[in-house]
This record gives sequence, C-alpha cells and structure tokens, in this order.
Amino acid sequence: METKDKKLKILEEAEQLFASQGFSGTSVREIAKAADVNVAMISYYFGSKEQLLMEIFRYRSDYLKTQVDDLLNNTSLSSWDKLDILVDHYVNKFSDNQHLHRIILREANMNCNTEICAFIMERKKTHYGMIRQFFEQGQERGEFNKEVNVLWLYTLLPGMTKHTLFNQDFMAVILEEETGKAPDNAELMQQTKDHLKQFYRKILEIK
Amino acid sequence: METKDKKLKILEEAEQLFASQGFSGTSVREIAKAADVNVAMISYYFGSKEQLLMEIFRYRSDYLKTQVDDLLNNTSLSSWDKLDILVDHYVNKFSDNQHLHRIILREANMNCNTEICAFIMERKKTHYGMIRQFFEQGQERGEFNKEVNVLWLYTLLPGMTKHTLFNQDFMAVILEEETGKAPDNAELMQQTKDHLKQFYRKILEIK
Amino acid sequence: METKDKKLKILEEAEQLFASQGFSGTSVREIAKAADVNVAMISYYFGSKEQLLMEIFRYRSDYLKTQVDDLLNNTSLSSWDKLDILVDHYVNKFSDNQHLHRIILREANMNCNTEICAFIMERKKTHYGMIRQFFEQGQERGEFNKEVNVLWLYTLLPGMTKHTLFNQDFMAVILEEETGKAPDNAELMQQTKDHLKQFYRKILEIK
Amino acid sequence: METKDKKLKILEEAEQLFASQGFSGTSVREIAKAADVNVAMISYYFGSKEQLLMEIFRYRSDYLKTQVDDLLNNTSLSSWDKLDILVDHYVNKFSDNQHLHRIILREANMNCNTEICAFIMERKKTHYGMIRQFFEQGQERGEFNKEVNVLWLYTLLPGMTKHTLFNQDFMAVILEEETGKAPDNAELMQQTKDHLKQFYRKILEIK
DNA sequence: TATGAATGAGACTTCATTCAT
DNA sequence: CATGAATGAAGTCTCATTCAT
Repeated sequence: METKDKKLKILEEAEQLFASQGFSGTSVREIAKAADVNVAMISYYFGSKEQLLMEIFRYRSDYLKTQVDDLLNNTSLSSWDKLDILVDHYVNKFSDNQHLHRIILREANMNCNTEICAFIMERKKTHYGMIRQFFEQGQERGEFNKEVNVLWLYTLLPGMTKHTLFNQDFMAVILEEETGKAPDNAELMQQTKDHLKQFYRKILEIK
Repeated sequence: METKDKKLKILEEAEQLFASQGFSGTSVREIAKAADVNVAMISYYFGSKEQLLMEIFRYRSDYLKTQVDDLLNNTSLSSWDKLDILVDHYVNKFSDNQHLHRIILREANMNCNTEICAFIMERKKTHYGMIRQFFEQGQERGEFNKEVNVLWLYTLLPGMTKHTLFNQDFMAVILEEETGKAPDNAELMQQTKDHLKQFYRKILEIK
Repeated sequence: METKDKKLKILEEAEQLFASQGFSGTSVREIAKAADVNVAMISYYFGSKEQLLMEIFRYRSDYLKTQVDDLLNNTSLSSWDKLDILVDHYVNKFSDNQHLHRIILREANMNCNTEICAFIMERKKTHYGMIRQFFEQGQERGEFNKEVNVLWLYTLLPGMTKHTLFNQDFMAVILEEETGKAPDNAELMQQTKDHLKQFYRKILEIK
Repeated sequence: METKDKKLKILEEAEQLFASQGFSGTSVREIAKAADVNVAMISYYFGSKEQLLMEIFRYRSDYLKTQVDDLLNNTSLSSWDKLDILVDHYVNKFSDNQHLHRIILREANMNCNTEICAFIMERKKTHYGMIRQFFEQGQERGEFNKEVNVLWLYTLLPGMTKHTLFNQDFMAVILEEETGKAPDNAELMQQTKDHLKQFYRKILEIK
C-alpha cells in the first residue's frame, strides 16, 4: 500500500515537472527530490526515465473514456442541450488533465517511432471519434447545420481549449486590462466554455 | 560577411532543432554539427546556449510587424474582404514561422523570469493588439456583430491554426480516412483558412 | 534440506556465470535470477558476493584429492601404463571442472592478498606435489628419462589441457578446416589426451 | 603531439589495469587516475570504455606480424636452428605483450558476438598459420618427424608459455623450493625457452 | 527464516563551457 | 578571429547490500 503511494507520488510529481519543464529539462534527481524518494527508486520502480513517462501516459489513459456514450444514447435532450454538456465536460476534463496535455504538446514529436507516439495518436483518434459521432447525430437529427465539416467543428474544441489553458497568463493579463479584474482559473474555464458554446451555436444554427 | 553567414546558419539550424527536440533536448554539439561549425563557436558567438535561444527570438521578432496597419487604414475594402485577407495573412505567417511557434509552445513557461518570457508576452500582446483593432473596426463599421467578445474572437485564430499545424499528422490521417487522400501542408493550410473564414463569417454575421 | 538445495543452486549458477562473464562482470541479480531465488538471499546466505566466490572454491576444493595416491602405490602397473591413466584422469577432471578453472584463470590475480589467492596457490602446490611424485617414481624406477626436469614435465599437463579447453572454438575451427569435421568436446578431450601421451612418451623414453 | 602522448598513456595504463583486474573490474576513473587525465577524456578520446578496449587491440595488433617469414625463407639454417630462433622469438614476443594476452585470456569469451572476438580469432588463426608453415617446412625437409600432428605441436608453444607466464608466482615458489633461488622474470622466460626447445627436440627428432 | 523494498555509492557517459594556441 | 583540446558538473542507471517485516 505504502509502495503504491510512493509510485503514485513519483508519477504525479514527474507529471507536473515534465509538464512545466519538459522531459529533457527535468532530471530524475529533481523528480526524486519532489517526490521525496531516493534517486535510485525511479529506476527501481519504472526501469528508466523514459518508461516513467510512458507510465504517466498509461496512468492517465482512461481519463476520458466513454462518458460521451451516455450523451449519444440520450434521446430526451436536444442536441443543443447536449452540446452544452459536451463542452462543459470536455473543458473540465481537459483542465483536470492539463499537465498531461502539456506533456503531449511538448513531447508529441519527440521520438515518433516509440510507443508513446502511437499511444498519443490512438488517443487523439478515439477522442475525435466520439465527438464526431456527437456532431453527426445533431446533424442527422436536423438540429445542426449539415453544411459544416465535422472535423473542423471538432478542431474548435481542443484548439480553443488548449490555447486558453496554455496561455493563461496572457489571457489573464488581457482580461485584467479589459475588465479590471484578473480571472482565476475557474473563471477562465467558464469563459472558455461560454464562448465555445456561443461560437458553436452560431456556427451550427440553421437560419 | 562569412561570419554573418555562419551565425545565421547556426541560428537557423538551432531553431529547427529546438523546434523538433526542445531546448533541453538539443545539445550544442548537435547544433554545431548541423551548422557545420566548431562546437566552441556557439559559446563564442552567442555566449551561451540560452543566449542563442534568445537570439533566435530576436532574429524572428519582426516577422509579423505591421502589415495589418495597411489593412486597418484601407477604406476601400469591406471588413469581410479584410477578414479574408487577415486570415490568409495570419495563417501564412504562422506556417512560415512554425519552428519559432513550436519553440514558444514548448518553452514558453520554461524559466518565466527570464528575458525570453517577457519577450514572448510582449509579442502576444502586440499581435493581439493589432487583430483586436481589426475586429473592433469591423464592429464599429457596423459590419460585424457587436455582441461577440473580441478577445475570444481572436483566440479562434491562433487556437485553430496552432492545433491544425501542430497536429498535422493527426489531421492528415483523419482527412485521408475521410477523403481518401492525404493532404500536403499547403492543402491543410488552405483548409484551415477556409474553415476559419467560414466560422468567422457565421459568428460575426448580423442576422 | 530445501535450503541446502537453494544454496547449491546458487553456488552452481554463480560458478557458471563467473566462469563465462567474470566475477566483476556478473551481478548478484543475475545470479539470483539464474538460481531463481531472491536477490537478498545471496547476501543472506553467503554474506557477500566475494564470500560466495570463496564458497565456490571451497565447494570444489576436493575434486582432485587423492586418486593419484592409488596410482603411486600400485606396483603391478608399469609407469607407462600409469602415465596413460594419469593423463586421462587429469584431463577428465580438468574438463569436468572447467568452470572452476576458468574462474581461477580469470581471477587468480584479482586481489592477491585475500584468502582466495592463498587457496589457489595451495591447490596448485598440492596438485603439483602429487604429479611430481608420479614422475619421480617413474624416473626412480628407471622407466622414465631422468634428464628431464619434473616441474616442466608437469607444466606440459595443465599448459596443454588449459590451452585446448579454453581455446575450444579455435581448435574446433582449425580441426574442421583440416579434417572436414568439427570435433565435439569429447572428441577434443580425447585428442588432447592422445597427444599429451604421445608427447610424454617421446620426451620420457630412454633411447 | 602531446595529445597523442595522452592517448597513448591512457591506452597503456588501461591495458595494464584490464590485464590485472579485468575489463569489468576496472573503472574508467581508475584508468583516468592512472593515466593522470580527466575522467571525461576517456569518453572524449575513445567514445566509450568498450571502444577503448578495442583500441588496445588495434594498438597491439601488429606486434607479431611477419618476422616468421624471414625464417621460412631462410635456406642456410637447419630446421633445428630455426626452431630455436622461433621459440625464442615467440616467448619473447609473448612476454613483451603479456598484458594483452592476459586480457585476451580473460575477455575472450566476454561478448563473443562483438568485433573483439572476431579480432582475437583472426589473430589466433594468423599466428597458427605462420607457425604451422614452419613445422611443415621442417617435416618436408625431412628434418622433423612427420608423424607428429602440427596443430598439437603448435599447441605446445602457447600452452606452455601461457601457463608459465600466468603462473609466475607459482613457478617462482616451486623453483625457489627446488633450487633455493627465486627466479626473476628473465630467468623464468629463459627456462621456458630451454624446456620448450628440449621438448620439441625430443618430440620431433627422427630416431 | 526469508524476502520485497529501499538505498548510498559509484558506474559510464554527455553536457555546456573554457582554455591555449 | 577561430578552434581543437580539455574539463568539472551533472546526467541516468546499476551496483551490492541492508532494512523492516
């Protein structure tokens, strides 16, 4: 039990450090220090630094499994209601796992012949697959504008979420200038959701 | 003259390597080899590896200076025409400087107390400032919907461009699946522009 | 009983590994894995890696005790017959314990202030002592040429045996080239014995 | 020039250390200390510890090139005279390069898929090839007994030389006991030569 | 008694940089 | 001005051993 805690601690500290400093920019010493364990433990537990990274991916792999399924199967909600729920869910999950996403952003093209890259690509395809189904359902139901390409509709979601989340400092500065108040993370996420919904509504509505 | 060429060569090779492997992931030896110069040259010319990075930023700093000004001052074009030009220009410039953008993406939060971060922040603000003016002009002219927040309108532009460009492999795979043909870079950029324009039109139009 | 088996297993696996990879080149983890026991067992049972090596020597120490005595005391056989028996016996025993001999070969001069080196030296002296007696008996009996130095006569025995055994791959290659057939270990040992006997006969015969 | 000296120093110190402690048993730190250079120099000059070992082999590779050729082509000397010269030459060369030979003895079967093992095998074949020619010449000339197998005649030479040289301590102890005087290295080598010649004479003479 | 977990020491190697020329 | 040589620091990983159970 205690061992599992230590492994978890290492995993989480490493995730954070990799996210903020990059994989190459983070030494195992730093990780060990942050997790308050002996340096040798990282090799002992994970084999190597690279395998530790891989383990982080495995550890986080199931974070956005299939809650979208429920949404697809739900027949009582309109597609517009579902859209709100989807956006909220997506942005929340993304925000919750922002460390992982930052790592992906940084290291995606690192050694693209390794397991990790295959892993990331698979994840991307899975996520897209789910969300594509959602948009297609709305279009088939006749609620969403059929003229809009689904891949690019999807792109809006990670595109804007990522940009907001990974430019938080910039967004905060601007919003402070424009509204007089620096938003906290929750406030920023809320605005992201609101504007995503607004944009989707305008793009998908049938005039 | 020859010295300047060597410095330039180093700068460009370093930019590419930093973009693909990250700052920490790239050794000065690699850069020296790629630029076909002695290892000592890098310290000799730039002082240190970090100062070389800074120099890359300076070297690329002026890439999106003020062509937007012309657009703002132009009175013969409609805001919709200007929008098309802006999107084309933005995406083109972004694509041309994707190495730099990838570096920014990676290293933005590296050591955020250094000159580099201030530099990046300044750049972001400048870019936003220009594009904000453009949207505000369209709204003031009564051509764009005034209800939409300008900051989030702007967010769409870098958000979608970045996402497309830095997920090129994913986009290519999906597009190949859906259309039967893998797009090249130019084709992908064109689609990015087209859909950005489509989205902006739907978001900004006044019903 | 089971404990004894485990110790034995460790001993034998370690012997083999030390023989093929050397003492420093073999980790306790490898030994533990090969013997299918926990890593800690080795320190637990033997105290340390070095003491394990020592234990191997003790374990094998009695392999060539005193069968030569019988030969010396035997009065019905001629010295020439005895020579054949001695050579067969020596080469057989050597071959049976080749792992140990390889370790001695490798590590003889390791830390020559330790118990191991004293041990090896004692063994060498004992072996030589026995065989010297044999040659001296043959000379005293007037069957062997008295002009030949006994120490150097002895040298022939380990010298040729070791060279053949520890250059098995080379011998095999050459013999294959010369006879068209690669000899197996038994065949090679037989040839070693035959030629040793031939050489001894020619050296020791009285013209 | 000075650099070459440093490389040479490293090479020679490493050779000696590898010979006495084995490859795995010798750390690059030890080598660096012995050669009075920075630890990093070894990687800098040779790439790695293993490549350093390889370099030692290359450095020593030409030590017994073709002096035997002269002997073969010489028609004025009898085969018996040539034999004396050959034995002297062989033992001298072996003694001069005993460090290398000890390394070969130890590490021959280390990683027998590597360049080093191929290298050693090639060397062995070359040496044997030369000496085989010598014995065959003597047999063809009718001076040496044709009944004796040449491969095993050859075996006597490295077999006894190695055994004497690598059991110097034992030989010294015995010789001191038997003659009252501990022989130095030169004395031991001389005895090795003398007895080799004696043995060869008895084995090869035609009665 | 036996063992999985843990550790300090030290292994080899690469790093960015500096020095002497 | 330019560079090959050199270096101290730090990198990751493995080592034999010990500890707590």
